[in-house]
Amino acid sequence: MNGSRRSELTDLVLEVFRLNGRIIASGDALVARIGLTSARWQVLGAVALQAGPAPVVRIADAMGLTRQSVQRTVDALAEEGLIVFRPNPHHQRAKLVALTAKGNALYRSAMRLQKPWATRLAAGIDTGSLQAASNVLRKLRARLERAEKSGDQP
Amino acid sequence: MNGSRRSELTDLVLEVFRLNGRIIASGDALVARIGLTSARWQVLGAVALQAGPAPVVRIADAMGLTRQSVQRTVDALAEEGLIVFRPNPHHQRAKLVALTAKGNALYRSAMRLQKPWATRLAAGIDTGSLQAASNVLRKLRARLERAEKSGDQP
DNA sequence: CTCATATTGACAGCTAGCTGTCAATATGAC
DNA sequence: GTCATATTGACAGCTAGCTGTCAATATGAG
Repeated sequence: MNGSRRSELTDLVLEVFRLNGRIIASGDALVARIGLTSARWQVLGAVALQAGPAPVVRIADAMGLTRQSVQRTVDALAEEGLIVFRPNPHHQRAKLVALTAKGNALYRSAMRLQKPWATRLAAGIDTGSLQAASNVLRKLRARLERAEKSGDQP
Repeated sequence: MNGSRRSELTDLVLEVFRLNGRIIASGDALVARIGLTSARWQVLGAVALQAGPAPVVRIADAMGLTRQSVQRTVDALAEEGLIVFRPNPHHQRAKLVALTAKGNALYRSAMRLQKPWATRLAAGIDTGSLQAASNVLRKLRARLERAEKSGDQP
């Protein structure tokens, strides 16, 4: 029946909300000692994983956030000397964002903290289950994004 | 190997962040026409699903949020006449929160909107996959909550 | 009964999402 | 080359999480 699938989806949605909150709280606690927050850590990571220096819009797209919210975080990171704006040969206003040595070092520190955290968290859960869960979430997200672009309604 | 499980977990975590954002955006769009937001809808739902009138702390626990953030939403809902505070026979300050007729009607409207949304979103995804995904997320959340209570580190 | 402790709500203030509007710059059609 | 359109950043302001502190009330040990 269809109602059962619907209620399973509702369960999943509520679980996504709760886990999202717990991960952010746990991440904040994990990197607080090195002066980071989950949000800044994520942006630092998104910058680090770009092929090269990238404009804010590209980083926001990679993270699935709006350019304005990423811009705010990026500005804060720049004030702390973790990233720098470099001139963009193709666009005068859209400066490129790159990690400083300090930013890169801090990001690597965060990764070192994350390693045992992730290992313990995933302990005993088989890779296939993790992958399968990711795939379900990705599929749902793709549908929501597709719906968003057209006339809403997934 | 262990690094593979760790990277699967990282994928899953990033997917949780992205999907969480998409669901909230989609939910906001869905219930905007009846004057609700995702957050208020959720609180309304949590109140509706309690066995009877409940204090704010109980609702917050059910949602996995802090009492203060739920309190703020509850106060806003009370101002709009969607919920009322009733005296608590066991506690003078901790008033009980209950839906008004208007609040109940609005919640039922939201559920009617959600039904086709959920059906379309879950279409073609088998119940087992949804359930399995929920179980993985629940397990991860339980570990994080357990870690939070003791000396951190999941 | 009394007093230390826990629970709860009120209030203030922070972070990090979001939207909307405007100006500057690129881009593409012609 | 010019001009309409799209992209980008800046700025302002909103929502909804969070923490911290204080006062009021319950609760339990003695």
